[in-house]
Amino acid sequence: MSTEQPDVDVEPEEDLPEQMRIRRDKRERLTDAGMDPYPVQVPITSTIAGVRAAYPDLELDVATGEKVGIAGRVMFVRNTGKLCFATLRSGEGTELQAMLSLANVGEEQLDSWKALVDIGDHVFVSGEVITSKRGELSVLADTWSMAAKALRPLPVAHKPLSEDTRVRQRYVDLIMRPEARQMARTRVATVAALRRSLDSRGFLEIETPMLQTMHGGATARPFVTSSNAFDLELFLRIAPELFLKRAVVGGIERVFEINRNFRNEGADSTHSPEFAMLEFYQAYADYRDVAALTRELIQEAALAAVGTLEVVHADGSVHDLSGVWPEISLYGSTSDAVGVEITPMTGRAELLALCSKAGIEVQPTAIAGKLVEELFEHHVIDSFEGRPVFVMDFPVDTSPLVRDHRTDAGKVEKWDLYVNGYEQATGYSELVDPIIQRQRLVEQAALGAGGDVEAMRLDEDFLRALEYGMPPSGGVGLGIDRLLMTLTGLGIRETILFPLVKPER
RNA sequence: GCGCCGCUAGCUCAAGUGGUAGAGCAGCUGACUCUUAAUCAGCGGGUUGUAGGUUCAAGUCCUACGCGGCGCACCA
Repeated sequence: MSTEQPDVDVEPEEDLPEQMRIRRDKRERLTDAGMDPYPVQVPITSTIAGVRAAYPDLELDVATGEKVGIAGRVMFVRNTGKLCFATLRSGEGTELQAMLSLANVGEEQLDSWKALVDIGDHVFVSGEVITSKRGELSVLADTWSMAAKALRPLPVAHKPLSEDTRVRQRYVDLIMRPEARQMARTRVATVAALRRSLDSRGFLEIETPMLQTMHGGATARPFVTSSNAFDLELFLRIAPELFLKRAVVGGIERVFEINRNFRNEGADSTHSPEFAMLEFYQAYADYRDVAALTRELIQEAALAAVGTLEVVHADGSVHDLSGVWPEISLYGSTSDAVGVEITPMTGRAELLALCSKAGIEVQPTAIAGKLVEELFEHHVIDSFEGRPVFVMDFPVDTSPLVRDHRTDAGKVEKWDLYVNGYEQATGYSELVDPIIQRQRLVEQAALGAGGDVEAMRLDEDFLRALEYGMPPSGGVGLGIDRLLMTLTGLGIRETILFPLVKPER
């Protein structure tokens, strides 16, 4: 963590903006005066929140007699001649006023405070808890010291940071925007609720490989890397599915994982190259069972994280997550919207004509199932308003890991859950027949050999596992970032604390 | 990957048709013992994203590149 680039200028002082030069100079002056700008410790006795909690409603101009030592970041200063005020804030956002009066701290300390403390510095203040004449809860300092000098000025508190700065310098965003701090906590609350819900239903959380010798479990383009020690090409996983199923074969019949997937594809307001996903598998359940469980998980997470099932976004849109969610048929809803009966038997030529008529651009090589999904996305999705919708029963040729529908030929037992206009989760009755699974993966491998970079590969070890017998199971993949988007109304890059961004310069 | 728009002080933004680059906050100096987007007086701060080009003159026009946003394509 400290290999200097050879061409890095170690002493860039001359080129620095004025405000950074001044702050560096103050750091020197602190050192020269024997005041450590970065002490290893400051003797705090309370947190800012602790002081506030201890004195929730004092009258104006009260002295409590209690002495405390507190530390916080200076967010705002009002220096008058002999009495200085500063607003200190702790990391979670609680604020407390510090007051330094000539009478209490003496001329030397008051002068050094005025000369050396900037907005953004972490300072320590020791003194009595009082309220000011205006009633502001304050610590009237006997002494102060620097806890950590800030060398860069904070942005203007009253103007919104540019989106670019917020994402690239999330640390500044977290300092400046309560919403950014809240997002970090909402995310934790959501993930914790999902874990709690699954744990209470007997699911076991496991961790499966991020580095895989063979990518599978989804149709997506992987990131490629390599192991020096093994002289081996490796892939960052695009999904944990094939390993979680191995676990089910091994007897972990209720299993889940919450972790990152990596897909080497485009990024926009609903896609991030690395994204968090919950996958869970339940033996002796089918796709309807796991659909019901998915709804419960989302409802429980919403209540835990945002306290309501009627989520209102900043744009005023209302997303009602309560109750039982409607189901529609993929083929049925698409047929209705297009005005032509579409079934798994509908030919490619007719589907291509329907796409073309609707102005949908499709790959000339697209298979029939893909075309049906295109028609569905083009004609039906926009009609979902504010309610989550389960879209039931997908084409077999786009779903190589899903069991054939028990009654409808050409379909598989798969649903997609649409919330807020995007795919929030998908669930299957899992394909557990090793012979059929092998045929499907051989077809995928053929697509891959034909140049389809998203096709799955033939994972012999996965097939070997299935050959030992996997119980009938339902499985679900649920996007964590997208759930956060639903719960907060924000874009995916706001739900991820440190999303991938291109380097500056 | 393609198209459109943007990039100006530490931050957020201004600067008809090309003519000496400005404001608010922040900063510096001074005043002020109850302020809380403090107030008052004064003062600094810019390679206008980068590199070229046109022009007497470029923040402004042209070209390329970088980064971002939006739309399209791909995907969840």
